[in-house]
Amino acid sequence: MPGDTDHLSEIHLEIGSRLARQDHRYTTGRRHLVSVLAQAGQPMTLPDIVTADPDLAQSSVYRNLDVLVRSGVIRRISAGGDHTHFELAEPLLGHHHHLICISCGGIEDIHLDSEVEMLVDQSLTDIASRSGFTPIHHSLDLHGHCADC
Amino acid sequence: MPGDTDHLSEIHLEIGSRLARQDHRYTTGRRHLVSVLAQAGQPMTLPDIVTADPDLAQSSVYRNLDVLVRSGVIRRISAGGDHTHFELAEPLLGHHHHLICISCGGIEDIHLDSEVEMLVDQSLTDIASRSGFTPIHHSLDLHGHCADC
DNA sequence: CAATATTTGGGAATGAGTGTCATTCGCAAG
DNA sequence: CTTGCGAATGACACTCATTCCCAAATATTG
Repeated sequence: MPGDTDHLSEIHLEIGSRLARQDHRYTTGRRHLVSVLAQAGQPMTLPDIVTADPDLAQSSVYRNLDVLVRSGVIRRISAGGDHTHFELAEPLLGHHHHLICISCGGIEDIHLDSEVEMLVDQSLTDIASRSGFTPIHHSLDLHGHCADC
Repeated sequence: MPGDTDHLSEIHLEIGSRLARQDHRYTTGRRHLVSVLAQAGQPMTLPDIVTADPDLAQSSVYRNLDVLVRSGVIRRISAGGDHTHFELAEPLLGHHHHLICISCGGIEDIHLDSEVEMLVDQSLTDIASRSGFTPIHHSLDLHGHCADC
């Protein structure tokens, strides 16, 4: 797959500058964590992550996930299973939604027609303003059974 | 508010028959649990529930929430805060979505235009069938800050 | 290189949620 | 209305995902 390496280094550059802006260091461990998430291409749990790169220490991964979530670089997904899922944030991955399997807990990314997307966003914005609610982002998940379950 | 008592007893009747169909009993404790959720009119956490009715025992509430979720009477909502939220399931409450406050963890119910709702549902169904995914229900949440935060 | 601040990682601590089990309850048959 | 029995209860022990702690290691600044 040509271009992949470039894409990954773009991501690293972008994340590095975001972290620098907030006085955080983009260390080797954080870089590896981001690489694992970027290469997986789908949301991962903590066990997924340390399995993919066993050099990563559990406590550091949890701590770094937290730092990166706070920095807007990683997104936390609570799907109801035992473990929380994490993926690169939307500025890096583009806006999308999820298919969540209620049997195996797996999560897959999906994309909606931009037409439908805009309608939804508009509706939600209207509703929010009526309640004095300040929207930050929305999530739309389809729960069911994946092809393997 | 005229009609409320009737609405509550309708709910109890409906739940009673659903439980009976699955060889479960609609005991006093379960009835109280359902009453608390019905009267709150918004998703509640376990502490919310036992605070609202201190006669309810924590372990029994957890166990009964599980039974009622399995019976399709209560819906479990994982919003990312410390505690899971619960509310009456959609057959009883009607289809709706949520405003989730990322400061205080509070959740409020909202309703989308049925037009938008159908479009979303159609899109999701299409996407799901393309992946061999069997849809059960979707969730659409708007995350942000509520009026009080 | 020295001084300073951030990060690391192993293990202990926390706490939401689940399991256990003796007691109690609810229902149905007599 | 009693009795019998499987389901439900509740106090408490336990599990395990996640967070906390802190001494050692590493990065940045002067």
